[in-house]
Amino acid sequence: MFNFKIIKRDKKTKARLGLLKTPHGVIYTPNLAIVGTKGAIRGISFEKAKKFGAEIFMINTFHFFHNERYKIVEKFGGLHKFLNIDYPLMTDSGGFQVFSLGFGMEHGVGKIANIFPSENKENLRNGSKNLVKIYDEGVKFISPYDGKKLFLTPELSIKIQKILGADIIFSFDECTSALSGYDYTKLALKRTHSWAVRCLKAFGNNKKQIMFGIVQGGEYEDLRKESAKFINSLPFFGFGIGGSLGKSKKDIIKVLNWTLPYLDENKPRHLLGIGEVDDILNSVELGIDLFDCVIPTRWARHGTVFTFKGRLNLKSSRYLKDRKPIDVNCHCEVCKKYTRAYICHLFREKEIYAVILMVEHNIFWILNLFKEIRKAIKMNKFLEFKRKIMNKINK
RNA sequence: CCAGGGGUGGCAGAGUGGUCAAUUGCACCUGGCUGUAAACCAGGCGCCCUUCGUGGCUGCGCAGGUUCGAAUCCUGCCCCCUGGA
Repeated sequence: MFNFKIIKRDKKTKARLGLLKTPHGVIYTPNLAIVGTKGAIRGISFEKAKKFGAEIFMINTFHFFHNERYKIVEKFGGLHKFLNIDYPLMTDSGGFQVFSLGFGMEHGVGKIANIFPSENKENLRNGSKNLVKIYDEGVKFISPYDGKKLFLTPELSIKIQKILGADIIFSFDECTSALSGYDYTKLALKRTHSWAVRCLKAFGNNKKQIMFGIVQGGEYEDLRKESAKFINSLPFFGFGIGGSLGKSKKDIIKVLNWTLPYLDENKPRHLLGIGEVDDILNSVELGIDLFDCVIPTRWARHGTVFTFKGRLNLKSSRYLKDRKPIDVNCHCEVCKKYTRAYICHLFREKEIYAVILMVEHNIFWILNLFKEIRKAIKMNKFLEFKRKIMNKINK
């Protein structure tokens, strides 16, 4: 029912073209899972995203756990039936919320900390709160939605993910913060490893789903290598590379260089949560097959769109007179039909349609990027393609 | 005409002798966002200064006045709202 095959390897880089078969369809890699955390993509239908080339979608266990909504989903027979779609799905384990509601919130940082002594910290979300307590047994959460006390364990995450019934599920991990030091990251890594073993045990002999084990280790070379070796030694179908990816974009590359050589190259590698254009290109070059990212939809909601000349902040009033489409080189319906001026106007007037148009464009645009990445690998021209795009988007 | 209420920065609306260049919201400007606490968050928002400061100037309807000091008190004027003849 499940199969992953590498169809083509780029001659000059480690980029590869793959084919991942699932009971709900085929995914050509490299590819991007479109994020629909709570069972919907914010601003666009699954069908439309599928039409644009999306081949797999990512939904989150935590968001169906905190309100016990997974019990409703169970009555419907799983997410595919509940959402009434028959596309390949993946579920995150809830491990990211260990970070985002925990140290992420406390430290006021994201997956890539972006903190340097020289940079101001004004733009960081205010920290200090921490709704998470982590134990070897599992994680205590205070729900950010209603304050309810929750306890999520590896076994419960897998149990819920089985009920949700996505094709691909992830092991329950602890995503660490770039501001946690070496000793803590090491401790967390040990815990994530033992959770990985427990997840596999809870997963059992499951023929309907496959599980990806998550590599952690923060920005530390020895921990990343140790983690890659350990997760690779377990019978996971594929890998997720997660956690803090350091303090800058360059650190992502470092982490991947430490990690990927220790992972079975015949298994799929999913880089969790990454999705800015340059990061995608750098990661594909090093052998990443799958991504998922909230950026296409979140940026759209916040007024930012992708273009081949870099991101465009369409909320600025300077676009009110701009008759060009969002991206003159984009072939999406939004770019064929609407001007920046119109979309800018709608956004500034808080018309929801502005977000819908921007989401449509961003999803189309990023999926198109992946199509072109695949094409480039096929033609052994990935490096040229990457350089071309990088030159354009870097101002 | 009489009685009462009121005129504050683009708008709404606090403040009623010093801590006020003036709370707050909206609007506006600039950033940020990477396994979705996020249609969100942070900062800025009178003018001037190649010195960005316990800096200078102007400022709460208009004109005067009291006071060491006025958006705040007094006098006159203008305008708006409500009720009455």
